[in-house]
Amino acid sequence: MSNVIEIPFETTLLVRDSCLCLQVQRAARALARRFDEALRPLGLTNGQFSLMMSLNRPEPAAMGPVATLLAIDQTTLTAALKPLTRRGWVNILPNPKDRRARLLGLTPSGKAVLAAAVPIWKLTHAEVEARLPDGNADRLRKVLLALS
Amino acid sequence: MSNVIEIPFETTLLVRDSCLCLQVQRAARALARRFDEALRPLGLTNGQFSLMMSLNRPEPAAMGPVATLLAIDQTTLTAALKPLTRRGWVNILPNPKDRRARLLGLTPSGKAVLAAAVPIWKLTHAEVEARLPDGNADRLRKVLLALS
DNA sequence: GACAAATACATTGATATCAATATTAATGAA
DNA sequence: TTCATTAATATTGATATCAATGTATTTGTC
Repeated sequence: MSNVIEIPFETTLLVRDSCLCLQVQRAARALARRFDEALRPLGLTNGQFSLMMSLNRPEPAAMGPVATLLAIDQTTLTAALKPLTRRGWVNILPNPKDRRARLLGLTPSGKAVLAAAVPIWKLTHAEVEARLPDGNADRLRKVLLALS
Repeated sequence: MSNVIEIPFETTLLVRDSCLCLQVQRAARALARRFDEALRPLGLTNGQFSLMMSLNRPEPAAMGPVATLLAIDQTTLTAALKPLTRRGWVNILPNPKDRRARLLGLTPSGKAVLAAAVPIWKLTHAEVEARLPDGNADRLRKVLLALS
């Protein structure tokens, strides 16, 4: 006897059409490709842009809050900083108040790259937002926040 | 003279609060972690679940359409298949109609794992959807599709 | 049929992502 | 003060992701 378990094709269609995880991953990949392509002339990816922008603060930032803001694991942040420090765009300094901690900041050349990226971000973002029916962008942001 | 370009902090706040790319990536990571955790007892990640579910078809699938459905690069699909074939959950057969192409299918043990994952997916998805105000899930799906 | 162009997939190299674990330092309780 | 606990970050290993590129095959045109 053959005991192969068959999953109904309707289940596959249900997942394809309703799974918010799949659909958010898909949108995330599509948006990432779009922003990556636009930022490529600067040698930046969308994630590096977001990370560097989050480091543009009056006071240098510790790693924990930055990881939380980006909703990435702390170990991912450690790894993501390496290419940025290697290129001299981000500096990592010891925190005199807590010798376990590090303080993250943008270097002058990092600020220059980031400043050049801002108009690209604005243009690309406007193009993306234009694809959405009026008002949907704000609602989308609220819902995404509820999922994060 | 110091020629350091400064990006206004307001720009940082604008990106943080309005960038759909950042916010979709954040939600994608949060949802991925949630589904990964739920599926971990089966040794599946959210992406492997979506990929295997997309292979549950009456006829075996070629690689191109699967990559398009998942909105991943074709080279990503090639890489993603490796751990699944190694575990004996997915088989890759030559396509007699086109010797360049491959036909992807689930093995019996792959179907068994996937069948065990379905109730976990249903439960986890219901929990996630419950966090959204009524009716927002459908609207969200439409908007995500427009972004993909 | 010959051949250029297009198509399907694989490989390589770089970065992204997280779980598990390790290291170092600060904190709190006895 | 001592020492167990907690907190901040790093390392390792596995997988995910894509650009650039390579290989094999098919297709369309002459």
